[in-house]
Amino acid sequence: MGIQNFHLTFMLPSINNTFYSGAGPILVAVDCIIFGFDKQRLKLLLFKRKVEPFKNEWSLIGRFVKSDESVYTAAERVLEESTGLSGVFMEQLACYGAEGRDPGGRVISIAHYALIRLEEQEEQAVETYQAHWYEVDKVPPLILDHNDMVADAFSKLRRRARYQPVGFELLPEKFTIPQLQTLYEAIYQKPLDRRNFRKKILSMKILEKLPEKDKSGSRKGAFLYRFDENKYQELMARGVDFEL
Amino acid sequence: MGIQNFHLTFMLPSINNTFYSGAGPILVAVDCIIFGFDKQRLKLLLFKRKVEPFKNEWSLIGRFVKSDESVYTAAERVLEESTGLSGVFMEQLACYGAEGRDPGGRVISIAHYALIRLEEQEEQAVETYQAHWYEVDKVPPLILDHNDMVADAFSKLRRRARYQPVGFELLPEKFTIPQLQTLYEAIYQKPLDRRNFRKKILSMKILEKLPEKDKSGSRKGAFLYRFDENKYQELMARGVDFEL
DNA sequence: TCAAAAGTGTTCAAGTTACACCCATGT
DNA sequence: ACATGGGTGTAACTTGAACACTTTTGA
Repeated sequence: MGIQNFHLTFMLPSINNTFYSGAGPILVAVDCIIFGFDKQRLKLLLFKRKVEPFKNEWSLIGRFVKSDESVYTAAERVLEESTGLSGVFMEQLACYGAEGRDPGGRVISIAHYALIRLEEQEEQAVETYQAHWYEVDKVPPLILDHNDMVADAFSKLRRRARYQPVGFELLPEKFTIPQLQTLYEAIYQKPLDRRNFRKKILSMKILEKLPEKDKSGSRKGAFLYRFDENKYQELMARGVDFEL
Repeated sequence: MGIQNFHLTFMLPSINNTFYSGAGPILVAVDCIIFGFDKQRLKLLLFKRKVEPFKNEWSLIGRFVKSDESVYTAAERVLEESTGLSGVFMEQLACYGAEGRDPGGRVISIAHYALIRLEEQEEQAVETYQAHWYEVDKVPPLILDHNDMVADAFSKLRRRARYQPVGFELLPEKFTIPQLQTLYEAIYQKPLDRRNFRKKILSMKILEKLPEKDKSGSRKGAFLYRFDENKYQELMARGVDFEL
């Protein structure tokens, strides 16, 4: 994250061995790469900074970690404060700790990525506070090393999708197989064969077919499915080969 | 890492918005999970703490990050200070940032794992300064959350071995195919078929056969091989399916 | 001559890829 | 009636898994 003008005084009294010399002052921040899928495209939530420096530039959302909260809690807080969402899937990506990464001061950032289900109303809602959902392949230049974070998060998502199902986190409860395929095509950034995709995903037996159709995508309509949560969790834990 | 008795005074003058409230004081440390392979077994370098608290208990090696060095540099420094080695493969594992993880204070640690070639003399050398090479499946209880770090590092190494070759980092320049197989068996913790292993690894064409034999492992002796660095780098970059 | 590890090929099963036609529906 | 996307099966190929015997050499 970027820093405003700030000054620190950092004192370490009673330092009596080399163990602590030079420790701090380093500020610890979290930044969130928020992925969303709107049944069509994989998107990323970006924010227009309201404060200097970098005012009006695009960036990820972040905050400083408080000394009485865990890093993970801080990331949850960021997510909640910026989107109102809680309880969503989130995982640590990496720590960005280069010395000169933030010209405003010595700040390291623990980047986290989150996967959320994107409903139409939410997609509009965020616009009101200087945020925008960008398609993953149309991300504008961001401040600091945020473009690196985005690239790393996307590549981690791609790798993760190979050995653990990710659909549950990004899709609404009920979805069609073509929608699921569109999601994977967005993640892998390549077209997949309809018949093979269906065969593979059904062979995992994590989908429950519902007696309803979603007709928003075609005249004929596509059957809705739901994840079988137990089997899904089992696959998540075990780790599956989901090479496509 | 663990902390001795310490007190901090942390002042943030001219805080004029919520952006900085509660920021710090958090100390940033790095800990290193150091893997070594001695042609037989995969080992982990552990240290007996010389200072309170946790004096004489086993732990990973770590240090605080200085404010004028990058996190990665700090990890390199730790490695160099504790083993004398530099230029070895090292990669960030994760940030451990739970609030109460270190009873001595608010410290987060960016864990890194390193892979090094283990020569016999080194294996002895470290003993002199309260360190010991433990086999990966015989790691003793460690301080703080260090056992978690070890488990996570080992699991990351296993996953990494599936899509990027790791042998180059852990083996001496010249090695035999049975040695390489032993390494993979140690990583995956399961026996592999000799014929299939040889077939697969040779089909990648990253090995160069030398006209020498290593007779240390058998009467007959096994041919020595060397990695073709160019092709190896190419595979590292591209990422290969090295499922075994 | 024998013990111990190195080296080598083939068969079978499973999984992945490629590919084309009919179906249901709203307009 | 037609345009649009949904749904299905099969054949060729590739890949991974299983498996046993011969070779070399030092003691």
